[in-house]
Amino acid sequence: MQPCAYIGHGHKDSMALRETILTVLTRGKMTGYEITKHFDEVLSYFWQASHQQVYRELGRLAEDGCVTHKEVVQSGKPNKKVYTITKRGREELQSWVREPTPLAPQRYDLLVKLLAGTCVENEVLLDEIRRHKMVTDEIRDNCRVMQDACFSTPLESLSKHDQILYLALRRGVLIIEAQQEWLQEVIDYLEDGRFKK
Amino acid sequence: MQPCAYIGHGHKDSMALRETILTVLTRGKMTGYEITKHFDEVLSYFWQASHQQVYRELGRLAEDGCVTHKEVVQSGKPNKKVYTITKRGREELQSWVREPTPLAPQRYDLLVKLLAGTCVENEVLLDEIRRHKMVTDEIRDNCRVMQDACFSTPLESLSKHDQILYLALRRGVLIIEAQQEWLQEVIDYLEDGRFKK
DNA sequence: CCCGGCATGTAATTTGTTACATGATTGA
DNA sequence: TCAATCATGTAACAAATTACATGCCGGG
Repeated sequence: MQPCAYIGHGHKDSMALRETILTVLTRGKMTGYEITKHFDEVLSYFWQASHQQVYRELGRLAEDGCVTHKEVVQSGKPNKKVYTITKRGREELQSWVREPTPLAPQRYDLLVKLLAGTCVENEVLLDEIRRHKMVTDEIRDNCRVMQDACFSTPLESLSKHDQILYLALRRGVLIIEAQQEWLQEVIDYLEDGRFKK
Repeated sequence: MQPCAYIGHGHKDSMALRETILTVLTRGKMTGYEITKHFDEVLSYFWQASHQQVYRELGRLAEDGCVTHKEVVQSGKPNKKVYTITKRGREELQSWVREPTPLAPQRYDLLVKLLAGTCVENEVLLDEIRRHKMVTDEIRDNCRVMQDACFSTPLESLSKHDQILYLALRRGVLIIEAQQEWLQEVIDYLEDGRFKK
């Protein structure tokens, strides 16, 4: 089998966590906590980051003058730092958007399991694949429900931001459907050693 | 938009590089260099690793007694270490295959770029998306050619190992086609602000 | 009264990337 | 002769994960 070019290992640039945070901040001032919430909610479909990552990156962004923060004293609660993106931050974000992004490398351990699969009974592998299929079923349903529920109004009337979120959801559905088709083919193959396609 | 459950951040276990190397070694004794070659060739479709990672992990595997190595003196070339998987290594691999794998987290910076997109002209974004589409076109063609060329014989007559590689290729094709459909929808959207679906 | 959510972080560890280093062989 | 490939690594750094830590508030 030939090597898969295009997906290289050595990628510099990227560092998209930094730029993702800047992107979130273009929507308005926010605390580290709120940014993290964003990662747990809307952004979770195409980016994940823990609060530790967010705080560290905010520290670096502040050092580099891409964000500023104001400490807000709160009664009862610990103080919070509200971050604002600076002109410099916007410039950095802009030039990141302008320069080409490399394709993301793929790592898929289910395939490694299949390759290693001869060391366990077929049923064990099948169970694992079926489990993945069930989880993917749920995700797909979840995506579809969200498409129907949140975006029942004509798409053109949504804000630009929501239109992008719709596209994110749409991508989720398409990729997951492909993934599911593949999982089903693997199940068929493992069940009777035949290929459907 | 609701959070995407299922794709969590905190994943322990995984550590599939270790297990991928063990899997490769079940096919026969190999040097670190040969394992790296494997990562550059067949495995590149679903796993990538640099030679530095491979050497480091081999060191750890040897420490833990999962592999042994024999130094082979070569004339003209530097000596090489031929690694063999041990009983212990096979056991560890087996229990890894047995325990469930979490779904891989997704990070997709093109979507971040779309979200941040309001800060640049539409044409800049379009160029980037079109570029991605062209690269994906190439990958898809490449996958298809390989399917036709390498697997023209009846699939059932292939070795189990090659059947798995076929499945890997098949997954590549399915996922990439979905990705392409999505990229086309994004292009349509950016070109005239309309949604086709 | 305990638990979960708010809100902030530090520290340790692992994993991945980049750069540096050596030295021989083979083909253009 | 020059570059590429074989073959092996070390070192430094960046990024991601896990665990630890604090302290207040509100609800069951």
